[in-house]
Amino acid sequence: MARVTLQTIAEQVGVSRMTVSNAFSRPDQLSAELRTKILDAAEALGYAGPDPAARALVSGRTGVVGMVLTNSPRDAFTDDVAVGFVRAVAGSLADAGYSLVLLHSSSHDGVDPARNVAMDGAIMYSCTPRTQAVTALRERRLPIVTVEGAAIDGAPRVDIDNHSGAYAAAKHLIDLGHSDIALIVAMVDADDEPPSDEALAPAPVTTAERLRGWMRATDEAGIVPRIVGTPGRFVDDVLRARISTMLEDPPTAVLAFSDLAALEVMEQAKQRGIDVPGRLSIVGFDDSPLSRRVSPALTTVRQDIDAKGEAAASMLLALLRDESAPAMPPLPTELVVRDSTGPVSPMRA
Amino acid sequence: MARVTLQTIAEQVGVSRMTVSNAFSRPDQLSAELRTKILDAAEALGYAGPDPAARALVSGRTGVVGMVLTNSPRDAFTDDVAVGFVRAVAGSLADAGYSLVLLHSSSHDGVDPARNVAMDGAIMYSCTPRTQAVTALRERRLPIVTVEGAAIDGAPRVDIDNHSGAYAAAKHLIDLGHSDIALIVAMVDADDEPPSDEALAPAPVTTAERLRGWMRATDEAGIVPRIVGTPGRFVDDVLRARISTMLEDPPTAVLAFSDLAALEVMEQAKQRGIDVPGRLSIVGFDDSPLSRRVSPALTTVRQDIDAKGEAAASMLLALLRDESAPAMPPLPTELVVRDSTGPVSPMRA
DNA sequence: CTGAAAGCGCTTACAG
DNA sequence: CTGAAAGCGCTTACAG
Repeated sequence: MARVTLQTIAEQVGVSRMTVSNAFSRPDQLSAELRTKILDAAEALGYAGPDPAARALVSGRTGVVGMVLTNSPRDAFTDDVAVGFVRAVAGSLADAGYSLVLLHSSSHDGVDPARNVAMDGAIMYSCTPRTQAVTALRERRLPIVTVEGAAIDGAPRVDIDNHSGAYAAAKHLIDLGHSDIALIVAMVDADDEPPSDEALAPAPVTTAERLRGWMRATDEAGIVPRIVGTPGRFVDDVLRARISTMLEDPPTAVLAFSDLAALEVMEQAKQRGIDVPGRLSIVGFDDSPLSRRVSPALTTVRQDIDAKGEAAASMLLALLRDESAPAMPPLPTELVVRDSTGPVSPMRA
Repeated sequence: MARVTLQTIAEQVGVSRMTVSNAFSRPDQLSAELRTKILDAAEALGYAGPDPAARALVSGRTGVVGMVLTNSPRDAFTDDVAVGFVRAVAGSLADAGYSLVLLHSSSHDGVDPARNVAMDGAIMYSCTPRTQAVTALRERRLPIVTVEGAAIDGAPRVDIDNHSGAYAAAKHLIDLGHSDIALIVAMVDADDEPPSDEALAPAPVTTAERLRGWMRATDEAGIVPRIVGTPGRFVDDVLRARISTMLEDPPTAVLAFSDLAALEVMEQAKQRGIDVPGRLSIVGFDDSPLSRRVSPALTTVRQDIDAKGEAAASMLLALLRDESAPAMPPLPTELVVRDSTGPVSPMRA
């Protein structure tokens, strides 16, 4: 049986292919009864509606928006914050009739999704600007929105106020009397040496800004913090090992670049019998769902992930409507004090 | 400036459009030097490669696979297990050069992604068969794979052995001496009355199978469990309220349909000062990442979510290669005993 | 309200 | 190794 197309139906009903097309795509262009007749014939023939690929070719619109995640979706989906972001974006896009396609940036057998997948625009989440995916998207001249990555020229950005949040977190510890503070950082291969601004430059904005925020507070207080870092983006074996080393002679407080990193410190501390917050205070970042559930509940810096996702989606949607996306100030962050921080213990003070 | 197409480059280089197409899509069809020359010209003209939509129309392949999630992606992404599944699927597909597009099943303004998005096949996760999305996909005659939903005829399925896992969990409690056991269920609007098999029929396989597994064990032991249910799919206000009512006269043990539901019971028990596991034993389902982190660590039934995702992806990939997908036995589940279960307290025994 | 014309940008056979 | 022919299935103007 040959494939059923608009033409098949047109012949069946005795109208032109155009009219059948209108029946599906522009209902106001024909009488209700003719439309019903056409739709009935289509259903009888097992026609599922206009072919999306053909429609995309001629209309130039696919109804699909891409999302490039840092590394692969596989990595990103181990991170609560990234998941929450994808969730908010997918939800907002769905409300506007768009679907979200997850793009991995590493090419397999020369298959680069950012180059080969049909889409109307894309959101870059925490990407470095020299990614293959970014290059492809730009060459295709697709509208893009950057979130928490380095700036891509011409592309509007959504960002959160990492600096202020980090500053508030560090200030909180300093106000509690802490002066022996370790900073747990990612994407910086440092073990106990504060990275130079130069060393920080290639690190994605998020990491660098959090570190700078912490250090503004410690600088102001005349404190030189310890640095415990990993070149990776997440909690990895390098970081685990360095945290372990750090805990052999523990500081009185720790500021971590994410809640997951903070929880790693908390777990290792537990194993060593180091009381939190009695002997060690810990502050995370992100206010991920986990942070509330662990005990002691984690002091952290909240960001509104839903708002971030909605902002990114609505910016891209504006671009897709050929409007210019409004510039946006960084979304606010807020210190949430829970039970993992306390005054420095008298013994150590 | 007119859009750059294969034709533009062909004229520039002085070859036919076909040869330019081959340079991009079939490198073995022309000499290396000619190919380089063509690619260089393309780059100079700012050509980003063959248009995906046009390519999809003529080749009949898009490189995109759809995923229909129960409700919207928004709902699904609040669930650790669903997220893990999406992660594994996206990863496996990426390895094969495919990208994953998230499809919401509710149509907005008549925009139904399952009908309008160009794709090569789809995975249905925990869907009821009468979903609009399923209908659309079937009418389009796209290859589909069903995961943990009701069977869709002709579509291969991936499933886990919910029944055995649930049975083992219930048996574990019974062996500990429990006889006053509450079953926390979703998609069943029951408050203390065991649902009939008939009432269970429309519930997705997962829920029904877990309930049946538990009840096989309680039946064998001659125990009539309490039923605490919600018509919803997740932990919702109805369920929270019914759990609260249940805890006014608590059973000695609880079996929950998911870890999230188990944690809800645990939290409410904490608030009421009911000791876990001293006074109340709790078993979850799924072995989500959370279950290990809470305290007391949750006894639960483990399923291998990565394996489930990989199985679904490789089945669909086989279908896309026009191979028939091999039938698969349900993936095994395994009881993981941690700290939230213990012997029934003597007071109550 | 309906239709004839033109074409979206590409690839699949096939012939040379 | 290269190219002329045919066409994928649809929609966008436009004319009636």
